[in-house]
Amino acid sequence: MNAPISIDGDIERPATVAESVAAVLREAIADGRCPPGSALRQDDLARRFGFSRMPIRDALRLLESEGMVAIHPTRGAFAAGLDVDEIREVYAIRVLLESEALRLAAPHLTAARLDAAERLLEAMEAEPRVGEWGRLNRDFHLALIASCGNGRLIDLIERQHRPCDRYARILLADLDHQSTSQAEHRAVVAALRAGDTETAVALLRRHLEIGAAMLIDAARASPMVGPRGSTHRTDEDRR
Amino acid sequence: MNAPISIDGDIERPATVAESVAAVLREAIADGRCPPGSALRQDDLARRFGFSRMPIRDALRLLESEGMVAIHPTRGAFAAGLDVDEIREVYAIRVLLESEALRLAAPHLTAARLDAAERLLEAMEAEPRVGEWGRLNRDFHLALIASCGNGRLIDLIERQHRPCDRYARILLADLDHQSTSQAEHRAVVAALRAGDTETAVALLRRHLEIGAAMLIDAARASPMVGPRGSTHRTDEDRR
DNA sequence: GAACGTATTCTCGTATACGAGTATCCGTCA
DNA sequence: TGACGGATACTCGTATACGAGAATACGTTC
Repeated sequence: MNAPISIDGDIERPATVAESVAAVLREAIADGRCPPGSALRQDDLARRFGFSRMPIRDALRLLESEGMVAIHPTRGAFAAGLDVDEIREVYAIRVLLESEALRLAAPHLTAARLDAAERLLEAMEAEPRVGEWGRLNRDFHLALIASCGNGRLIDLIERQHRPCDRYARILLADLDHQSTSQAEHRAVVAALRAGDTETAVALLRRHLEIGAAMLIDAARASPMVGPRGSTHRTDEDRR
Repeated sequence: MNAPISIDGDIERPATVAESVAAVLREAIADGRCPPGSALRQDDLARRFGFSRMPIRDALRLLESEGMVAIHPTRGAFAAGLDVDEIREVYAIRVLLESEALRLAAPHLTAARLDAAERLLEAMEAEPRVGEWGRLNRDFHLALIASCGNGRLIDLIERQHRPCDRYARILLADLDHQSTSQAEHRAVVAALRAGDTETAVALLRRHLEIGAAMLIDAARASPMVGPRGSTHRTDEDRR
């Protein structure tokens, strides 16, 4: 029996059709090409993607567990609705989770890690695509808390980012908010470099609260956002 | 168009085979009849339940999203492993989430609501079945935070209860801890009745920390609990 | 005797097919 | 004209079937 040689390169599993389909659908729902509430017919998607309904079913189940679609037995799957209350709720949860995670991670945030996080910020400023920008934004937030020592907490936070990203992409088509957001990001990093954890936490909290407020404002002005539960048939089905 | 008459009775959806199978499997995994790490073969289960593999697949996907099983593409599904670190992580998250939820809910906790919660405690004391006891325990915790005004937070907390319940059922076959647990529960309710929210939160926190410590102790003594990631083939497959 | 290569078996992923339930549309009646 | 009832079309849930990949066991070679 050999010594346990540690090789870190993650081996990518043989991606199933279901996972590929889920990835495409996830993007489509996230950026609004599948409007909130629109029906996702199984054989419609099957024809479109060129596969049978089985992997599509699997993909829809996957997306359901992520909260991107709602599945009603015998009625089908629908792109998840947008809901002002959800924004409020998700951000309240993010404040809670990310504050604690940052507190736990702060002692382990070396200069090198902070440099890496800051490189993400630079990449964001050079990124015109909203989808990619959102991904980098998420990576930045995760980079700050990666060393919190609680993998499950990280996972939970990652899940909360999904709806935030979706709301941002659908509601904030303009990229104005990105510059103010970036300043807040840098302030957090600066506080962390100074070793002032509680200030960093407070700044992060404020950053999230501002983001939530912006989304809520945008949501009020948007016709797509309905009250809770109303999956409000956009009836733009069968695209 | 009629006035919106509110009828509260929840209509039960036509339960699909997949959901029924998932419910049975969930129980089997939760109470250890499916040992952690054991393989869950699709056509084995299909034969056992008397259905085809399709609804079994759906059920496994459902359980995967709950964290009860781990699915490896082309390799199959396995009952989720037990892991000491996970206990620590889940309880840390529960402390965080339930503390905040209780703070939010406290102003809305009327005497009637507290009475209802206390009735659950009484039911727990009369309940010999561990499975049912766990359900009542969860209901009690949820009853305290039901009025926190953040449905997504409640949902998140509910999800964290699942692994706790599973660990408790597998590791704490004896019911000794229930009496001490009950005393802690009652102390929380008493503080809430007195209107002392912060004391109640502190008591709840302590209650959770004690529970975590008990489980961690039990886990150390158990051969079933492995380090993270080792889904450690129990190879008691093909029962 | 140990390690490698090959063949077999097993399991999963996907495709196709059928039955059941739901939603929709149209005709009838008050 | 509006509402009810029935027939039609549609979609989903489930069953069966096939091909591909992985795990295992065996035989071979050094």
